[in-house]
Amino acid sequence: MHPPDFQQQLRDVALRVTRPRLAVLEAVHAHPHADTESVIAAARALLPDVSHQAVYDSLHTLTEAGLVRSIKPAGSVARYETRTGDNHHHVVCRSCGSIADVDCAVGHVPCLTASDSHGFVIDEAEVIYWGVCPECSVRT
Amino acid sequence: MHPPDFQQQLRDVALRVTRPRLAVLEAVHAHPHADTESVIAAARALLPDVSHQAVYDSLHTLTEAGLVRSIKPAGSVARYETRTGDNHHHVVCRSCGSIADVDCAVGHVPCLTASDSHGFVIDEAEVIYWGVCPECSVRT
DNA sequence: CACTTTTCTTGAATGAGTCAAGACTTCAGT
DNA sequence: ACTGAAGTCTTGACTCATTCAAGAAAAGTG
Repeated sequence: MHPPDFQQQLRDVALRVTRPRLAVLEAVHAHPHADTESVIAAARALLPDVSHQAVYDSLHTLTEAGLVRSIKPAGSVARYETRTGDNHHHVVCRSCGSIADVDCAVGHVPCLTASDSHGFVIDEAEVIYWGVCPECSVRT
Repeated sequence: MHPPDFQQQLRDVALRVTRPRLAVLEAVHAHPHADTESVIAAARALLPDVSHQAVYDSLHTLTEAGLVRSIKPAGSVARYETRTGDNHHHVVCRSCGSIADVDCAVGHVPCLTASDSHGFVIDEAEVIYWGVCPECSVRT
């Protein structure tokens, strides 16, 4: 039983509703910041025989459609989340790689207006904060 | 003939001065935002027989020492630059992948103070602007 | 219900980056 | 300068996330 939301989300962006896509959407929604392997595992919990290829494909399609967002901090594999379009950013732990969401300090869209954009037409600013998470800093 | 600066830079951070490291430093300095393959090629122009392994190793060491900085935009391989410590950011073209430097719009350190850092001790904010470069937007 | 298009499965390939062991430099101290 | 210990480099093999390709299956349309 999939909450109908996901089906609707797919239809809203003119994508076909397929079981792999529903499984991937639900998996990503349930495990924010999960890497691809975890998404595959979570998707298989809902739909045991999905191929990893279908998951990769779904993730790409959903990312293009804007239903999921992928982040790829240096030194980490790709990670996905369903929180999109609200201009939030991420803190990444240098030690264990864990990720947490962060709303921007500045109330409005941060740094979206680069001083000199060299003629680039900018449509998105991606911010990654690097640091050490509470758990890792304890056992220093 | 290497400008002595690079040797001094290495000594300043207590690293041994080796020919591969000098070649890599100079290569990165001469080709900002170059990917690893280009760095290897440029380093070999100065020191024909460096192994790719030595380049990778030097890049890691130099990165840790803070002499070079690596950036890894999603969908791209690792890239390196020697401009460090001045808190500048990057614009990446979604179409051709080219990269340009951008000083932050806000005069001071941007967004370094996340609103709620979840207990993370943050030491760096990395900003990537996504957009389309002038050349790519011309031929739309 | 049959058709067309898009998506999924299977299986193999790609390639940036890593690992390991031995040979070789670098550099502090004699 | 020379020597030795510590740190680096070379060589070559290997990992594993991600991609490619071709046929089979399913989704949506009239």
